[in-house]
Amino acid sequence: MIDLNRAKHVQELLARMVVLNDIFTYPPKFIGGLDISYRRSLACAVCIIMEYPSLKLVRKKVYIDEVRVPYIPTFLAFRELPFYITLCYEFKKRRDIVFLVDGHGLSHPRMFGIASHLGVVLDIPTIGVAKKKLAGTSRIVNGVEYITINNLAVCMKLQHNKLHKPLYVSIGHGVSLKTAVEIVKNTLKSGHLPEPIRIADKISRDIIKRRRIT
DNA sequence: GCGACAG
DNA sequence: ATCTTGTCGC
Repeated sequence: MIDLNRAKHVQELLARMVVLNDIFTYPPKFIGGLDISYRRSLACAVCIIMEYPSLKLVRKKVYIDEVRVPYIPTFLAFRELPFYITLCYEFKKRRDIVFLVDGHGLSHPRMFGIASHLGVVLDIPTIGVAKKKLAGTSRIVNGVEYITINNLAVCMKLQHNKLHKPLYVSIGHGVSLKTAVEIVKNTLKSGHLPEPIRIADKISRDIIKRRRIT
């Protein structure tokens, strides 16, 4: 079991290294998507890379391993980050790929959700894409709902279709909220999730489903 | 003390 | 997130 006080300290320390503006030139050449599916104690993580904005699939990476850490709200990164780092280490310091991470970025109690954590550790641009709110104050400006923390707009609630549930797009690392929303909007097709994450999710659950039970 | 709580 | 069947609706 992890030491939550130490984990908190790690988050608070690394949160100071988050960059709130674009560290790349828009538009990026590629857009990445990360997601994980589970079965018992086994986890299957998938990284998808697509051209932007054509969304043509150019890479697909899979990593399967035993999960070692339980899920504890606000500490998701300590459970899933090892998988994402394994998949994305080869992209360390690259500025032509922006990664969409399944979870929050700065819209986190200590302003350091998994998207920010991955971005800071590998020094790559990241955006948080979550299905539920986690932290912050809702403020509606011109009919748009923002999530603010310490009076800073860190997240925007996106209502794609009336049919689908809303998405919470947040700053991860090295991407402004404005650019993050622009990118996510350009990756939304018919589905609920942005294409890179939707495909990563589809592949990971398909793999974990047909995996032989040990 | 109470409620909230990504995946 | 996962477990878990059929079923109602765009």
